[in-house]
Amino acid sequence: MPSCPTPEGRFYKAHLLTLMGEHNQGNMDVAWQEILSIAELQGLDAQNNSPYDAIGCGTSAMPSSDYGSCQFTQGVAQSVNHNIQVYDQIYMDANTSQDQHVYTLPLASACGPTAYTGMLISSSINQMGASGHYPPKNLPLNGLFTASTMPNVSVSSTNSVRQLCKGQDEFESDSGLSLNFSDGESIELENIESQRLQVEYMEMLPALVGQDQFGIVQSLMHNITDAHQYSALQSEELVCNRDERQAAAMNIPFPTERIVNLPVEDFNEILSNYTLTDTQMALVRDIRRRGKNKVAAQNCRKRKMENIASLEREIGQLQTEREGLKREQEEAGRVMGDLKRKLEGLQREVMSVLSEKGSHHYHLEDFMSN
DNA sequence: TTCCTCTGTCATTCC
DNA sequence: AGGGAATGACAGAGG
Repeated sequence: MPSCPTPEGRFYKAHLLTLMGEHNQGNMDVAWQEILSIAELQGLDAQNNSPYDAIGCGTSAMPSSDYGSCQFTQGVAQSVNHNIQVYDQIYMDANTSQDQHVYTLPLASACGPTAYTGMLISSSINQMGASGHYPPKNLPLNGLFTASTMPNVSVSSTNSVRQLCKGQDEFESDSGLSLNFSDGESIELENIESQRLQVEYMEMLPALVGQDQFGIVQSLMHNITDAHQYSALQSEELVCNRDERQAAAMNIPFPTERIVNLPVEDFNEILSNYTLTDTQMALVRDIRRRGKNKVAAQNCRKRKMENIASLEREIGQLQTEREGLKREQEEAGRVMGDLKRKLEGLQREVMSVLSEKGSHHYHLEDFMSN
């Protein structure tokens, strides 16, 4: 029986198994051991110190018998920062790209609803360059993968989004759209495209695994793992939301991020560059409106919370001030009482003196009648 | 199961 | 007039 793999190792395997299908189990184990050895050489083992079971993606495809009763835990917590950095960098890369196409790995369908955005994965691939072959024909045996030797797994933006968005439906909360859009059709398209891309990827992976002397595939899978882990932590911000799915299904030729964030002039300019149907146009405008409103709602709530906090601070200040004024009032009352008592004493003293010097008995009222 | 919180969305108003 | 911001109200998801 093979030794118990590291958590990350299991993760990679789960991904690979999912990608390649269980039919290839035998070959997969060989490839798996190679990847595992690379991971160990590079000291990439994660510590089993987190209870996080991140393998919502792929667990079902992972045979449990291979590794006996190994506890399956993930050292995810400590890699979160790294994950975020990876994501941020890659997301920025993807966003700054002028290319209209989004390059992605067709992984999302295998990874299910929590699979992360094409951007991360795509960037990993994008940086590898493009040869247009699976696997690359001129792959060097002793050299690093270069821009000219790495496989091109690029697909159109529409395909990518469609692929990546598969399986998200059950995670959407939605109260309706002004368009009468049928998700059923898009899901069907997604399934077909998903299967096609998965076949392509299955063809590509064995070659990569077999010649991965420098851990490129492992690194790639690490990024995929990062993406998945990050997505699990970012479930509130699933990039493949309803709008992206619908945009993909309706063949909207630019990303929703642009639809929402571009200034009006640029947005209109982009629209003028494409010939869109009325339905497409309505969807694009809906997406933009919703995107804007979503941000506005977030800002509004933030402001509201800040206002509440500010008012609570003000209440605290006013209560403090009130307490101070109350104390001042009490002190003033005491001073007033003292003065009153002193005055009465003085008055009695004056009356007494006057009475002693004359035969007439003076009373205080005699002097206060006016 | 119920309640609460968070988030996205819609409708509306205002600028 | 059109676009966007602001905000109340509602619904769904999840803890």
